[in-house]
Amino acid sequence: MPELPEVETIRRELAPSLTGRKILGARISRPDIVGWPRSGECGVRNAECELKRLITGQRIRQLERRGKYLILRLSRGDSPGRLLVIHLRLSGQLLVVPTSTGKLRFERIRFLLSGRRSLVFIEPRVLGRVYLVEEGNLPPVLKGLQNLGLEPIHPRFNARYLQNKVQHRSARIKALLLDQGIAAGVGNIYSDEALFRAGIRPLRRARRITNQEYGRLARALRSVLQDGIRHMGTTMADARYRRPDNRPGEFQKRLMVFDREDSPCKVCGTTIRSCRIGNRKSRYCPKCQT
DNA sequence: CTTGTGTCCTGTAGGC
DNA sequence: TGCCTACAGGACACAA
Repeated sequence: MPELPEVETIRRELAPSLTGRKILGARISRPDIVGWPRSGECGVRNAECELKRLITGQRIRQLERRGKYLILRLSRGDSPGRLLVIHLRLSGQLLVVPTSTGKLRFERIRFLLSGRRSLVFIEPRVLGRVYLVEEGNLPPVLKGLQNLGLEPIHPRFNARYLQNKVQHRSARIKALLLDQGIAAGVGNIYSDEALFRAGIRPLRRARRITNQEYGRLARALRSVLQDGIRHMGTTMADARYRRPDNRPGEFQKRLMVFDREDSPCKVCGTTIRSCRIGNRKSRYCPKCQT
């Protein structure tokens, strides 16, 4: 669920309540959520205990984000800093609650913090992960983080960058936009929205897209992600994305195509259609997009 | 290297 | 009401 605008909103709203706090311990209800350390894979017998041991006493210095990864920079005294890397995948949610709060529905991990607050990782589908790693020594399970492409909100993300990455390729443009090594942080919602803004159908082959269209697409990706951040992310009716204080985002009101199949296009009134690319649904306006 | 497909895991919505 | 199936914002392994 959470794409770049959602994770960035979470980062911004989490920062004031987490920065400077000390981690006093962790409660792990679902060990599958721990992506690193893994039992048996790093000379550790019990990864769960190892995570608790390594994290306890660390202080949260800074919150960062790369693509859809949220990164908590930790330190303990003058020992080398560790990173707590969190990926929310489809249904993950991070909430800050008073430590006295009882166990929440779908609560998988709780980090107990100083100041009687806790950071709770809610994850109904158990696909999300947390990783405790050393900076500059990322485990193989985090190669996705290592291989991220430029973010569309980065100053150097432009038509030339995008064309270099995909223009020679025969795959559908939509599938390539979901590739994190090409455009970090873009997911199903914002790729559909960007293609609408650029007037390009999701099924178009990357090599058939013109220079002018790549210009529009690069700008559309940038603007749609910036707008998503400005409106604090997209909370669909049945969806789980929530900000850390449990409030919803507001970008859903502005969606032009995502989750709007069979509804009229807000620009021309044509019925929004959907198609399938790989295993994922894509929506587009057959008149506004060519 | 590229592309398309299946899988992970669980909850929920909708059909019958 | 109850059972069953299809589907869900992501990422990765794998086969061709």
